[in-house]
Amino acid sequence: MARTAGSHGPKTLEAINRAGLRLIYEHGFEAMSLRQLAAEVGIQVGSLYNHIRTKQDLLFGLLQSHMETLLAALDQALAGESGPERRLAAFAAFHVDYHIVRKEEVFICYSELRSLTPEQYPVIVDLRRHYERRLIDILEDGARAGCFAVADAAVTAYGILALLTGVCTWFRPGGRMSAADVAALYTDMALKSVKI
Amino acid sequence: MARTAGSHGPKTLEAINRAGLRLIYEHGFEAMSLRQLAAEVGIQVGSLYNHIRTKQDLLFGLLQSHMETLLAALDQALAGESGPERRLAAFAAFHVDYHIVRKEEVFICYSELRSLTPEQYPVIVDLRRHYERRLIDILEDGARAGCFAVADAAVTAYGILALLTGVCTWFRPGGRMSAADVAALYTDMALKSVKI
Amino acid sequence: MARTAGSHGPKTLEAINRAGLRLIYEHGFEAMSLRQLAAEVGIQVGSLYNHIRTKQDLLFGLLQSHMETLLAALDQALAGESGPERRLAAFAAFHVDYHIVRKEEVFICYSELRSLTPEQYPVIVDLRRHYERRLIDILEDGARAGCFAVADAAVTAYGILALLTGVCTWFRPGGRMSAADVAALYTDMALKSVKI
Amino acid sequence: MARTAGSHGPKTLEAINRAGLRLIYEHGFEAMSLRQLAAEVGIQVGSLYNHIRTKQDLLFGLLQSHMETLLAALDQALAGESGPERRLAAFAAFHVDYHIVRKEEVFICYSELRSLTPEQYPVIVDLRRHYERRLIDILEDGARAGCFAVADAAVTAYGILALLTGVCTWFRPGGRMSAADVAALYTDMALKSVKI
DNA sequence: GATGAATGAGCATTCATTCAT
DNA sequence: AATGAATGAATGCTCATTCAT
Repeated sequence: MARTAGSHGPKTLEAINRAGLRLIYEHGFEAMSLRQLAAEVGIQVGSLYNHIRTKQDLLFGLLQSHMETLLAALDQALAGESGPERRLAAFAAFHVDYHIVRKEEVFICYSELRSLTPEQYPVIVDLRRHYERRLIDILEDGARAGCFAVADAAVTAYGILALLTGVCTWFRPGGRMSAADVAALYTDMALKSVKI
Repeated sequence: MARTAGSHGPKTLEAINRAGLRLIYEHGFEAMSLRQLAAEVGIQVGSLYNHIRTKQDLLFGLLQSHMETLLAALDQALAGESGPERRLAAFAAFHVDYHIVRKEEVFICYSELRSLTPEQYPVIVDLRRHYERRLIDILEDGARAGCFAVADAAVTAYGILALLTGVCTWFRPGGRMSAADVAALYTDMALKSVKI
Repeated sequence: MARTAGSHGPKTLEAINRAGLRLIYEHGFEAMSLRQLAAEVGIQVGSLYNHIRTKQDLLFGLLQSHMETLLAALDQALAGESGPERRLAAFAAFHVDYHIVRKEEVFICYSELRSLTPEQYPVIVDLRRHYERRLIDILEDGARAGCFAVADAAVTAYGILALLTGVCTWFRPGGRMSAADVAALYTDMALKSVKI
Repeated sequence: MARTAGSHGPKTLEAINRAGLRLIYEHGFEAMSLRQLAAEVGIQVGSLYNHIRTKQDLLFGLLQSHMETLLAALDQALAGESGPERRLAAFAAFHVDYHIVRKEEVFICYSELRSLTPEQYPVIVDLRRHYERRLIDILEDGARAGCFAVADAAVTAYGILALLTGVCTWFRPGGRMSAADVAALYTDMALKSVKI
């Protein structure tokens, strides 16, 4: 009796990715079992292997596609903005917003780096470096233009990124502040932190 | 042939804690096996159970003793300081410094919260809240005194904590900046981020 | 995209048999997977079942058709020969030659008997007995005619068969001796082994 | 509840080896499952791993210790014999006898060579070559002494070995001939096969 | 005749934990 | 306090086979 209702083809892969993301976020990659995943998707364990090559590859695919989507979204967000201050504000607002909306992806992309193989690891870290580079560039431009006080652009960027990223560990929708409020507050803090 | 070198008495527990910390930091709690741990310590797996009750308890003990040490150290660091600005600076400098020196403990205390049982979890989270509370108090004092611009003391505190904590994911001794340099830079950024 | 090159019609079955033979010879029946086989043939696993009923049947078919071909070839080789000595020599030369040329079939026919079902097993073993019978008859004729010294025709036949069959485990074309050299040497040894 | 009655320490390893040998002989290495093996021994599957490193290593250990025992036994059997004819007769009688008594070890040592890893394979094959070398030496000595007709000592040796080894595929105790009868018959055939 | 996705059983191996010695 | 052997459950993965398309 092959083929259960409602689970054919690429929809299954989508479902696997969605459920995989949630389970890794919730329990961690090591702690998530393919049995859990299969149950969530509504198929047998063995059937997973019609869609993924290994558990390891599932993780890598998730991280890679997250990083690529993130980078593309950032570039779009920065597209219209010019001037270091406006660009920094746009970066901060975008980052907070994205990290609230996609907190699962963002979280596992930080926490599961160590679960990658030696081959996969540098690929993701490199994509991350591209992302960080955008912020470092903004800070360096601002420093040259004399509008930011930046002792070390990279270290400052890591600080700002950490400040903005923290949001995905504590923010819960429906709390005291809206996502927009938080974005505004943190954008303000980020800007002030590099003020002359 | 009982008793291999280096494994007698209370020293063994110490060795277990030290090795456990390192292994959890490196591979994550779920991914670390007691077999690895025993091998690292130089005893057989079964012997671990003369020193710990369960794997779970090992984790809890590590996190709990870390949080208690951290809190005590913070109180000592803030002891002589008065005035919101000086207290905030002292907090920031202490936090960065501690998070560089004890990065393993700090890291697993963030990343392995989810591996705790429902009974253990609130104990650690509560200790953490005490730590955060110190910073929130400083910010609220500063806001009341009119020297800090703080829209929401808790959210601002989370931001500053994230900014300062980030250090333990990227700092490597021997890099471009010394620990003291980084502490100074991040203290400055933290102070400016709440400037009026 | 149905139908990849090289996989239409009855040619596919041929390709399956050829690849199956090679894979069983190389890895053993149990160790060969239908996935490997399908990949070798250039079709999907499911498609195999348009040509074979089960993996088990593939093995049986291979062994059965091998044994039938072998028997027919033997009868042809013995056709013109008369007299125990000439018939024994003809048998030995044929056996060595065939076992060099078709060593895969021969090998799996010995080694995979145990992978047959209780229904299939006696069919193949019976065909084998027919083959052995030819040699036993020659030996008994020779004994009766007083030209062979044979204590027990069956046991002697098993010995000669083993001697001649061994060739398929070590013979490599291009070695010190040609196939014809080996056939001559072993024929000679077989004849001498039953000399009065 | 650790430790079931009757299964402690090195006795368990012995039991594993004994049962492993039987199961590999019966079903082949690939087809034997560690579940079967554990059941046979009367322990849980996981407990096997207190005694063997992997399934693969079990096979290797069996083959290696068989070959070493075989070699030692051969040397002992040849110890007192001198002269090519007497030595060949001693070799043949020993070989047949050993291959009847230890047919399981002998059989799997032939049939499971292909299940060895690339590292294990040459170790066993090398031991085998040492064994074959003993026979080749005898034949070469005999040829030099003018008492054997040997066109190619190695190829002749392979033939004789095959002739003698065959016994382990068909001999059943209690049949028409005793082990001693078969040994005598095959020793005679082997000697005659190289007669001048 | 071929495909791709499914099934369910099975595999070798690892794990935390227990306990007689 | 340490060992070594046991347990039983779990893990990631593979397999022969089925079948709607």
